[in-house]
Amino acid sequence: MSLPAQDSDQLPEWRIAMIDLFVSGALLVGLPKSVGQIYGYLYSAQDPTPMDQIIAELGISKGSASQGLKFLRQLGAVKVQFILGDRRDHFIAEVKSKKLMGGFIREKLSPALEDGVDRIAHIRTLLTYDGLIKEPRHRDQVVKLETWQKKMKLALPIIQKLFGE
Amino acid sequence: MSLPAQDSDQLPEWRIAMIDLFVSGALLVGLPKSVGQIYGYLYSAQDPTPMDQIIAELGISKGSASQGLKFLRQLGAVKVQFILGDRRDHFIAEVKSKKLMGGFIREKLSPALEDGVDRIAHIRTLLTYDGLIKEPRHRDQVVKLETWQKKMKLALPIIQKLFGE
DNA sequence: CAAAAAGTTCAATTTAAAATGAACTTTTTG
DNA sequence: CAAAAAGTTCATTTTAAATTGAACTTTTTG
Repeated sequence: MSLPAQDSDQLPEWRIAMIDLFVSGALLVGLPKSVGQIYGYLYSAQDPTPMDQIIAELGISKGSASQGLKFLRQLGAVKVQFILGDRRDHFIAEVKSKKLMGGFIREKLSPALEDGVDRIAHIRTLLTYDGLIKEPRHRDQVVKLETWQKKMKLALPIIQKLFGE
Repeated sequence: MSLPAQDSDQLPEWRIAMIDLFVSGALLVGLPKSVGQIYGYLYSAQDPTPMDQIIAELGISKGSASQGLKFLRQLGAVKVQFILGDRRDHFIAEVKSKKLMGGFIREKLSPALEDGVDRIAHIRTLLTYDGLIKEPRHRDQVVKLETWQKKMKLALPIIQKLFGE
């Protein structure tokens, strides 16, 4: 004899479709599937949700859930909501495109660009004698890299703005 | 007794550094390492280069080289140059940022966006009865997805323009 | 303050994607 | 037109990245 099982029905089709959409998006920008699943789950959720429920409904491991939520919090794509009388953290999706894009730029794109700056500087030193690059062809190659970089640096805040409120 | 080996010295350090830079870039945007290597090799090359030389100097397989070059041509990031008296194709890197960004948008981003359009349309049908979504919460969720989509669609040509001549 | 619950970490495993290379097709040329 | 060279394809192997889950730390509460 058992009490009725907690309402852990399957997710409805529309939620599965939404989650799949976010999984595709995550994979497109180089994020793990589990991150897309978790965000999609929370985006489509009615209420703030604790980790154990996310684990149960998505069928992922504790480890993936913990790491995925950690990453999403860093990004600012997920927030913790305090629920009175429950000591578990409850998570909700941040849906403002400004915040999402901002987080992605800050955590992923900007660091990659910075790394690029350093690498190009290093290439420059490898080609430099007496303070300048002698070979015109090499000078052109490096300058073109730097031009790319500048365009990227310029583009980020503009993209940012495009997604602002 | 042997003739002096063809000039297949190691690549100079600066070329290796440039190739590595493009490998990082490729991986960042979800392209295979080999594609970054090939493009970086051609970007840093003095002359149009046939596939067998790329294979020899990068130490990659025929298969990777063939597929990588095919992809880069589709993108418009690599062009074939006819060399008189040599039946092999010779490849050169296209370096105009407009063309590169354009190719990437056309081959990668736009198709992903189109796929997203279809998926959201499908989610809409899943939530629709009598021609409309009854639940306000669901309506909001779908509308927000569509807003994202529109911003993306708007953003692509703007990004494109940022990288134009 | 002991036991349970919540959450994190990380070595080991699994999985998905990329790379390989042998077989194949196409093109060239003597 | 036969043989060689160039290039493609794709089944198998390798590799890198994500996921798992057991052990651990931290927090809560009776």
